[in-house]
Amino acid sequence: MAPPPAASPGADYNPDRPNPDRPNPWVEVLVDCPQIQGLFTYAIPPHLPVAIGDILTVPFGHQQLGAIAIALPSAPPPDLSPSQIKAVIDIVNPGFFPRHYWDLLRQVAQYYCTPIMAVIRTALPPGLLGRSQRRIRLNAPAIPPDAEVFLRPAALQLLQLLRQSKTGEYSWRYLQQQMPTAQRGLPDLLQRGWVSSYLEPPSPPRPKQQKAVTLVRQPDPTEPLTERQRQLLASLGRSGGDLWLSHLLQQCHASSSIVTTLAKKGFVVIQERENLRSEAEHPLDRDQPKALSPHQAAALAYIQGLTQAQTVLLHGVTGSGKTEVYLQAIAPVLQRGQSALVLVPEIGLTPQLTDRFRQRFGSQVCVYHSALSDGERYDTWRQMLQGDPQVVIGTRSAVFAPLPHLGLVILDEEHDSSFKQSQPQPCYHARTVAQWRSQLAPCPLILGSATPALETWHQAFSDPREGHPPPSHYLSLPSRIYDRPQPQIRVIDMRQEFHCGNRSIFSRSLRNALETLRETGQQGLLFVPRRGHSTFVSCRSCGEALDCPHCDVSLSHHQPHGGARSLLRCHYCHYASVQPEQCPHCGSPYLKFFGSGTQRVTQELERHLPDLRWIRFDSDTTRTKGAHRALLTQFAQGEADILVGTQMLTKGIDLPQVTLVGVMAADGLFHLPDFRAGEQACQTLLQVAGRAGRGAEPGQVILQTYKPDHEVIAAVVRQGYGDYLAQELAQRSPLHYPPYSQLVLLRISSLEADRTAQVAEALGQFLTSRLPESVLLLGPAPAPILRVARRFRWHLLLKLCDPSLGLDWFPALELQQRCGPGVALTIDVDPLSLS
DNA sequence: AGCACGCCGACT
DNA sequence: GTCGGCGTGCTC
Ligand SMILES: [Zn+2]
Ligand SMILES: [Zn+2]
Repeated sequence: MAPPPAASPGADYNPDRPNPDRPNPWVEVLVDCPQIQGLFTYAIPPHLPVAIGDILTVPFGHQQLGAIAIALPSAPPPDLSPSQIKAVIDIVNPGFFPRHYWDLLRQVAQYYCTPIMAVIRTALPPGLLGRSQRRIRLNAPAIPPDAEVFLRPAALQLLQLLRQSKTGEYSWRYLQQQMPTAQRGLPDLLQRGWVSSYLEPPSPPRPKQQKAVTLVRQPDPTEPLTERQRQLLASLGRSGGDLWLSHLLQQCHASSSIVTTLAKKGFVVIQERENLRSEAEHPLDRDQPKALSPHQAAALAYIQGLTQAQTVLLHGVTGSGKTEVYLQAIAPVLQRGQSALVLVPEIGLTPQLTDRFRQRFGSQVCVYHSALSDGERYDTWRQMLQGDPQVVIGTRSAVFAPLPHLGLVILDEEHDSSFKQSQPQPCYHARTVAQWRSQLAPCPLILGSATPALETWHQAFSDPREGHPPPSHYLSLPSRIYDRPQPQIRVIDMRQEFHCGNRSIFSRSLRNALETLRETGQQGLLFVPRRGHSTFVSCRSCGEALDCPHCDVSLSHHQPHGGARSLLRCHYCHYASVQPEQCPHCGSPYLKFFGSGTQRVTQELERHLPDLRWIRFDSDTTRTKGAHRALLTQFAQGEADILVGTQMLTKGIDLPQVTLVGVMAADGLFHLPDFRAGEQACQTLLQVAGRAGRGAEPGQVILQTYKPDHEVIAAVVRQGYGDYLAQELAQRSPLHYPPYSQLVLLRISSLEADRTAQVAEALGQFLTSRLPESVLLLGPAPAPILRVARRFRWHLLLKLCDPSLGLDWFPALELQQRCGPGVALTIDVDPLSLS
């Protein structure tokens, strides 16, 4: 490496005539504080090669924040005096982002009415945008023994609090939380020098630096080298001439002094290098591309013929081999030196799936999801930036994976609701963002599902209007692989069963089918639709249910392990408490515990079919980490005959030995107060039915219902999903529901009931004055569950009857400003759920 | 968002 | 008078 150029002592620093070697010494940044609009100018210290797109740490007010370098202006703003300009503290991450990456983020910000900084936050791995922390440290030697005498109460209390700390210090945040009067007590202690205050700088993840050894010269036999040295060089040569120092030493059982000597003699070089290790990969046996059915082959041929941005809807019935099409579509992408992005539902990211990709593509596969540690996520992210051809498999947020040469994007199970973010803004849908990525890259986008979302369907079959939305191409895989039949679906009218004197929750047909299961050694699933899905506790004396103290919902109880007292939990805010001795309303000690739907089913199984072995598979039994997977493995290994579960059963269970699927009461899916209820019910039933008969043995589905005439049931029986969607579309059109309109849900919440309602009202009034003609405002209305996690929630719903209008008129910023402190506003564009 | 500064009522 | 509360405005 060339030595740094020597500074010429005579050269005066002259801002008017910039040094050609160094670009302008100022940088305009966006600070990590979405509330603050606009750019801030900083000086670039000579030792930092700041470039546009870099992630920086800058001083801001009394703290240090993350920031993004946006521009390198030739001069600072004229209204800013040079003394006001502070210097950049550090470069956290050099920003060699792929072309169009910022365009993508801007597009997300604009469409979802979200400050660009909030979008950047979601796109970057967590922790990269750090901020400083103010900490207060005790200065013990300076404090006299009779300190108490001098101090007023607030200061004394603070001092005593600090004395509790093992390290003699606490973060200022923590102190303020512990005692509200901390603010008052601090100046006194600071003045006396008994405590000091300091800024702990942000600590973003750094790539792990490791020593690497590279062979630069082969020794010839005459060279005076020891045996150990020769061995080591030979070993290094066998490994391709390049190894991590630690690996080399381990391999040769040598000490580092040998390597140092070899470096001195000029045989090897030792360098510090980034070690971006992804998770430990056990090598898998490679598999070969499988033979395709004619439909698969046709779909693949179409996809491989694409050279431009193009959305493809791959509508493949359950068991039709979509994954094999994905795999074979990806292979040529990698061969061209490009990368592929595969997005899967949260629950679908199983070892089963990733192994399938690894078997085909080996170490070119990497997984990116929220369960990785911050460090692992950062390493993976950095690795993606390097641009080697690879397959990234991830959940929703992986749609922002910074892959420079993107050749293909796939959304598997594209109808899945986990692709939509609803919590912090931006409330983006990965499918929508993926379409933009596909256009910017440009590259094809495959949306795969057995039950495509109505929006996706509409896009594939509606008249292509002027580019908005981009029409997509429809590909169908209408039959299962190896010509396996679709499961036979039987609808059982439970009213009929009742008339015939069967009061059990199992129809005679289902009961028979369950009994045969034991004889044939096959397995079954029992699906319990969620409706009164969770447990609750109520008082036998006064009838009141035990409620969450922070939410307007009742608490669920969970089966104690080992006879301990029952644990009560809130599903909304994660409040937990031990079951009380008495009713908190009337003091009665007699409490009744109501079981969940799945619990009731397993109880009935015990009673009527005691020989059947079952596993309960619901949010209760899969709560702990890894339980989900463990239960599935148990089931797959035949440790039970039946899996009894809720919604979870519909996702990603691909077990060949399952031949029976029973739906306990489909009706629980219909009457939800949501315009998407029908669509979702149909998707759920088709998906769960599709779990049957995936192996050599044909499957059967027994669908119990009190409404056998319901249109959803009819569609499921006919396997006529497309017809159902056409029908649903016809219904939505006159009502101005999506996709014939665009919805925007404003969620307003705060800790105070009245204030929330007032702000909602005020925002509604303000919006009314700004409403374009084709836009309707509904509300304000309290959320279906008014209070969650101590916050009161109100909604405003905008209905854009002309979806091509867009949201350029929408005054997001002004609304945000009108909320005032303590009131949170979330703007959810295209909400999936209105609750 | 933090964190200053500054203005006002109610307690020593 | 000062203690303690909160509203307003700034951060390169
Ligand atoms: Zn009671
Ligand atoms: Zn709660």
